[in-house]
Order: sequence, then C-alpha cells, then structure tokens
Amino acid sequence: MKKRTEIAKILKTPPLNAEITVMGWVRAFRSNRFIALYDGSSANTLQIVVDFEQFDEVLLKKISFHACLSVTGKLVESQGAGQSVEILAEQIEILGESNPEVYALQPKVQTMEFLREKAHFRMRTATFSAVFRIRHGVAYAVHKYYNDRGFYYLHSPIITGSDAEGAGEMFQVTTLNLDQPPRTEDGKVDFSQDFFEKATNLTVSGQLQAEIGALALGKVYTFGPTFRAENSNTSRHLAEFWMIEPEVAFYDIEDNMDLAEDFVKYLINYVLEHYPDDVALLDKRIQDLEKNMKMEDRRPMGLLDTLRFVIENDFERITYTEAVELLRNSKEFKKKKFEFEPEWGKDLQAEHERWLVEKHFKKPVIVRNYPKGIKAFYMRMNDDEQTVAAMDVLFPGIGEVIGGSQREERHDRLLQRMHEMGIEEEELWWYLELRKFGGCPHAGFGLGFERMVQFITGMGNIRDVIPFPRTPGYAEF
RNA sequence: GCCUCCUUAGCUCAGUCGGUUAGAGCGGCGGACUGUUAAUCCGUAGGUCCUUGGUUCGAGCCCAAGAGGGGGCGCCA
Repeated sequence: MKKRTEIAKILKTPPLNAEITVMGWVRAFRSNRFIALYDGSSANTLQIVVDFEQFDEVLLKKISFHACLSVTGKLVESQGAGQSVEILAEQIEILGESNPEVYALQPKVQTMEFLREKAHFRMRTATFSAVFRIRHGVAYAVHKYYNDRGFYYLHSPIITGSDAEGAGEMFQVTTLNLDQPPRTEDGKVDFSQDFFEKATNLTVSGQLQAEIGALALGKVYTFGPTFRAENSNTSRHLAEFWMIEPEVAFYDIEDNMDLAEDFVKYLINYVLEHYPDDVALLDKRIQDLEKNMKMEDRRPMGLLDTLRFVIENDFERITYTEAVELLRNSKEFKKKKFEFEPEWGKDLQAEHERWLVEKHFKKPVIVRNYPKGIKAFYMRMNDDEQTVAAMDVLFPGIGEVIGGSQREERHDRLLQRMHEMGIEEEELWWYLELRKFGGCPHAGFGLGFERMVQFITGMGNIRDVIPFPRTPGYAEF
C-alpha cells in the first residue's frame, strides 16, 4: 500500500510544497473543484483542489458522499478563506465507491435517532467521529491518571459466581440447553451440570473484587464492561456499559470525595487540552441545534463554558440531611412544584437532584451520608447509626455520575448488615474474610464511563456515546 | 415496569371540517459552474400515508389492537 500522510499531521506541521498522498472519505465535493476529505485523524477535513480538465469524467462522477479516495498531489497554501492548506490533486484513485442513490447517509443534518439505526456508518459523520475520538481520549486519560498516581489496573471478572453484588438485575450465563435443562429432584434447574458447575452471571460491578486488590496492592482501579438486565428506558442507561471503579486502602469518605472530584476534573481537562477541535465542533453543533429552541429549553451555558466552569469551581459538598432541608425550604417545595415530597429516609428523586445541581448550587454537587435504609450492605455505618458513609456525585444534565462509599471494614458490623438485608454469608465468604484477616479502612467509587463521555461531549442520549449500544429490546450490530 | 408523545417521499416535516390528482425543504438524478466552505443556479423523478381490523357513500385524518421510535419517571453508573 502506498504510504499516506494523516490529515491531523498535515494540519499540525504542513509539509508545504511536498508531494504527499492522503486517503479518506469524501465529506463534500463543491463547485466541481473542491473535495473536503476526512480520514478520522482529525475533526478537520483537508481540501483537495481538482482541475476537472485533468481527470476523467467517469472518475469525477464517483467522487460522491463518503466514497473512499486516495489522492496524491502537492500541498500548498490555500487561496480560499476556510482553510490554511490544500492539496492540488495530481492523482485520484477511488478506493471504494459509494452510490448516493442507495447509500443510507446524506450530506445534510440527520437526526441522532436515524443515525443510531445506521451504527455501521454513523462514525463517519462529523459529530460521531468527534464523540468517539473524545471517548478514546477519556479512556486513555483514565489509565494515565491512575498510572501517574501509583494505582494498579485490576481486571475484575466479567463472569461472576455471586449474585449478591447488589447493583441490579443480572444476565445469566449458561451453557445448558435452554430447551431442556437438566433438573434436580425437586424440579429446579440443575446448575451443577453447567459449565462452571454453579449458576453464573455477567458482572454488575467489579467493586467487591477491587476491594480484594486494594487490601493487597493499596491503590487499584478497574475499568471494564458492566452488565445490568434492568428494564431501564432512559437516555442515561445502558444494559452494557463501562465502569471505572477505584478502590483505595487507608481512605475514608473525605479522601474518597477528594479523589472523585480531582479525577473527574482531570478527565475533562485532558479532553480540553488534547481534543479542542472536537469539543469546539460539538459545542457548535449544540448551538446550531438550540437556535430553533425556546430560550427556557436551551442550556444555561455552552458546552465549552460548562466544561471550563466545572474544572474551575469546587464541587459543592453537602450531607443528605442538609440536602433534604434545603429542598424542604425551597420555594419550589412550598409552591408544591415537586412531584415527590423530599422526606428524610427516602431517596432523592431525579427532580430533587436536578434542583440542587441546576437551580440551587448551579454546579456539581457531592451528597454524602445517606440513610442506611436506601444504600447497599457494604457501606460503612456512621457513628449516628442512622446514616452510612456513601457519596454520590451529581452533574448537571445527567444526574448521578459517580456513586461510592467508605466500605464497612468491621467484620461484625458487616455481618449484621448482611443479615438485616437478607444476604447469604456463604455467598460472600471471601468478602467477609477480608475483614477478618488484615482488614483496614478503605473506600472507593464507581464512575459511569458513558455518563462522563456524555457530559464532556454534550450528547443528549447515552446511546450516542457508545459505538454499539445495548438497551432493552435492542442488540443490533 | 409505569406515564406520555410520535410514525406521511431517501431524510426532516406540513397536510384545514372526513371529500376530487397528498405538499414543502433538504437529499438523489440530469444540466450549468475552475476559489467553493451546509456552495450556488436551472430542470426532474420519487408515496404500501407503520401494520391489521373496524366505522363511513367516502379515511392520511375517526375507533381498536399490534409493531417501531422519542421524551419523562422508577432502578442505577
């Protein structure tokens, strides 16, 4: 294959007057003379200038939307206003035709819903290519952040033998014949004949295994796919999503909050620093979209301003009890604007979280010390015996981005909570033994990777920040 | 799982009170155009009005069921 130069490289340090080859897909062919070529390396296209008298008419006809080309020519300073450099085409080869009469995409604005059904083509569009470049950037930044701070990347299992991880409905994993599964004497499915000789599921969280790592390596994080068989139909939920779960020995809930805030700000900052063109493109996309919207439906700030604002300001930190008081003293509550009454002991509703984040504080909020009754068994009991050392990081637009806690390290207290919540000891014998032998205070949290990407890209639906979304009733591609 | 809205040309949508031949913009196609930037200009084709059943002299429009999609809620990340 001929050596090609990537567009990102050309734009960064233009090899002026050199003869180079570029390969990519056609975004536009204007005025019978100008091709906007895109190759994935950059949010920007490279302009190819064609003298149509030098090329065969049949070849020129094939330069259609999203056709794949190889172009060789001299790189020169552009005479036009929209770009700094351009290639004067000397050779054009059609690597892949794209018949516009039958091709699914069109050179025009198309809806996210439509493009979602064309997931095999949507990455070629300006918006989705920007989203997926940024998605990569965030993933890389996750590893860089933890590596630079002495954390170890721990691979938690995808197939799990315990169904007590407590984070939601699970997908079953089996090699048994579902038409005629073997039965035990009392008529139940006999999982002892299954591949693992027991019932297994896809993981809903790597946290419990991460705790094993933390109590040996000190600072670890997991970053892997997570599966929840919840019938959740929202723009913030996926059945298959990626989660980052740091777990740290000798951390309490305060340290945990500090880590969460610093981590999230780092990710945003990394993207702003390394993907400014993509962020600018997405920022402009939202502005264009909102031009036709009523003022009250528009975002209070543009994407870029929102991201900068989050980095530059401290997150608000309040307790659950304070949150409930604020909500009950709000004029919205007094005017009965809330559908649900904010009441101590009940979980905060989405409308309550939105009020705190978007109306009251107007910035990310960390709520901590929730009532024990609404949180998981492993969260550490506070001295008041009523609340646990849990924390949620709430973001504008998407709500909960992070959920975490200081873990209950006291064996007797953990056992007691497990009994209260009906969790079998045998199921988590190893988790209990961690508390018996060399246990210590520790804490961690889970960050929803797609929710983070959603926030950074400003995409409205989580299905548009993962290449191939899995949701109830949908597993295409 | 619950609530709600939507489904008309390739895409985005309009379609009045139930009435003759269902419209627009964009996209496509044909042509023009050698400095365009969502290019522009002229011309042109393109319809299972989501499906099934019903009401009616007559249904894109009314009713019922189903399918697909969006938004909201719950569950959470």
